[in-house]
Amino acid sequence: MNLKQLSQLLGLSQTTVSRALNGYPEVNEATRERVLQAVKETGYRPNKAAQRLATGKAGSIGLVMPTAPGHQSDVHFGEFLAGLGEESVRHDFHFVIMPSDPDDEVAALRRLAISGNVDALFVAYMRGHDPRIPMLKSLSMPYVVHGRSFGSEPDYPFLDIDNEGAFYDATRLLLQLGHTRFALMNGPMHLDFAIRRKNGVISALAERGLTLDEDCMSHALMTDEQGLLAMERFLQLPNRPTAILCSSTVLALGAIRAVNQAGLRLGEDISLIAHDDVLPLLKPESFSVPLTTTRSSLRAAGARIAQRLIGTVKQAGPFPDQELWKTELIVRASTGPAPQQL
Amino acid sequence: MNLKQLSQLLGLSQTTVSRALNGYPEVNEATRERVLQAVKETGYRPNKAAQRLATGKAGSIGLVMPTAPGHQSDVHFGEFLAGLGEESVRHDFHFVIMPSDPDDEVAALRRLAISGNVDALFVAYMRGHDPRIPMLKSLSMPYVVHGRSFGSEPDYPFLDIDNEGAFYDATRLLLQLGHTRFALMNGPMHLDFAIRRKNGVISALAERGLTLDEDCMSHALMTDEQGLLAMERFLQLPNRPTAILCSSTVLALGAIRAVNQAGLRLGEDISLIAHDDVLPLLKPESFSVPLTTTRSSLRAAGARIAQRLIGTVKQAGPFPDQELWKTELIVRASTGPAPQQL
DNA sequence: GGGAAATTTCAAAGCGCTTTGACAACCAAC
DNA sequence: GTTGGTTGTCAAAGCGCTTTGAAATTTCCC
Repeated sequence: MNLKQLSQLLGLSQTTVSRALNGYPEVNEATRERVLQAVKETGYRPNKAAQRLATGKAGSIGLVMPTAPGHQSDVHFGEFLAGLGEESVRHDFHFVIMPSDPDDEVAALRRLAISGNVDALFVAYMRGHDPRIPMLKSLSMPYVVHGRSFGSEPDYPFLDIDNEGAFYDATRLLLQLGHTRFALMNGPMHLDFAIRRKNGVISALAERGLTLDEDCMSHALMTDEQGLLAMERFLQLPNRPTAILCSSTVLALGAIRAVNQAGLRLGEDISLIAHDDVLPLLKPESFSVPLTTTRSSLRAAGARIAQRLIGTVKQAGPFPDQELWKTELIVRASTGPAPQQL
Repeated sequence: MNLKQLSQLLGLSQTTVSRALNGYPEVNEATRERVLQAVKETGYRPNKAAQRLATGKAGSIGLVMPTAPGHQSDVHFGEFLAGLGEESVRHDFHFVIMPSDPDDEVAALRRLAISGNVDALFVAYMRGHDPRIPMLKSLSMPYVVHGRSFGSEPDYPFLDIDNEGAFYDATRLLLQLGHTRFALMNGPMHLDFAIRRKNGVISALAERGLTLDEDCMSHALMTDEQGLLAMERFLQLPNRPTAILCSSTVLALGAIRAVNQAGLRLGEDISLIAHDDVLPLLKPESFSVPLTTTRSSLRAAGARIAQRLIGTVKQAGPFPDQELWKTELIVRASTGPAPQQL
């Protein structure tokens, strides 16, 4: 069933039917009723491709999903998607997800943009000096960046959390508890959030004249295995750290396993603060020793970005171009005073 | 840049350029080279919406993502998506994800199908007597069902794991270890896999003249909280079960917390077998007591379904219509002989 | 050199929708 | 009875691509 058939059925022109459906005022209410009734009976749905071709609007948000055979799927991605979905469902928007090798994201994003399949782009997994920024600017399509790109002028629309502030605050807390030997378990070094978190730690330490040893930093994929490995390394250091900052509760999961296996007690021998993206599976309060965390909901960020993107596409009022969300620092049992010097 | 402009630039007709790009034989190799070169220089990409309108092919797979504000996002979904992605990226396919309230999936699926946005559908979260099956049959669009629909004639294309067999085998193992008091921690009762798993347990028990008490069954969302709650209930039963079958490692996570909190030892006081979807975050071997599991990779299933769907759309050879994957039963430390009767 | 066959290119139609600009039809007002 | 303003409807153009059927060009063989 298409417009032509429907309009013939009704003895109306395509124009009138189209207008009736799209809420234009210049159509008789009685006629509109008839049309709506016929739509109900026939189950007619406009062909999206045609609609898109005619209007240029697609009703969809595009994003790139990094994936590759063997590439471990990322829990954070799923959670973020849930946030996008939660908002999109309210506006009858959907997503187009372009899977892409993680090293090919620029090209994938460009393909997606010029495919005409989407009205707006969402971009994540930002890197330092990210090449996608200039690319996006050259496109004339709305986009919102989740995160920022360290080293690029922040003159693009983004939503980020205050990564530096979060880790600065977390470090300060540990300093106040008397810790002096720190380690940072971070995400991959090229990613923006990792850079900023590291800076936060370093600047808090610097205020006390402390530095972060190269040995006491790990940059790795945010999986529990990597957390385990990194912590094992830290624990074998001659003068092992007592305070650990951890970029994700996923890493913390492995890290804590290592702590337990070494026969140490979390919150006593080792204090640990992790960043909590509010993943449904990893509630910090459910850990055997509840985790002190910096918290910011990834899902909420997803929903907000969807809101901004959809709003922009629908031209529903102006949105702030740049948002920086504060994180909460929530103290639980995994942090305690530094153990007495032996 | 569109086809018209490009062809003018080259001094060729749109037809020739289009043919050159789509690999038709009736175009001079030299001409094709020129066209390809120009494409490279101009960065021309065909407008997908137009292509779709003209060909009816979209190069995309559609799926419905259940979501709602407050609806906990499902790790399993993300993992499955990763599998789809892994395969799709190889064929330059992408997905269209339609978020939908979990109670509105039939309608969402129908909208997606007739939107003209997708070539094929993937359908999951199957229920008993699922109304989507007849709907899909009436559509003339390829689809593959992940799972099956208990109560419907299995005459539709699906990929499922042998849920009944898996839980039958797992139950048998526990029976052989001498257990007589069983409990089943299952997913929501209306879902197909939950029905089949329950049947597997019941029929294995029946062979020994045992039954599964209503008290010893829980049907709930597969979250760790629910696992915790269910296990707490089981442990308070007057004659508490010693053998637990668990539909997901996510549930097991909570269940084990409850076991620990009760001061019981997993693998001694309580034996537990969980179904393992091979989620990146929940490796059964990483649990403090490694988990005995029935295993089947969700991601692999996703990849396979993508393969079948894409193959069908591209008409690349026939695929089996129905696949039933066996699960592996992997014995680790969470199962042991039944404790002596007190 | 002429005619048939093969090769290469083209103009135009069509995919299903929206939107522009024009046109009836009706009523009110002068 | 003309003008003027609504109101409701329509035919036709256009979005950017593919594909059909025909035309132009080249190649081949006798």
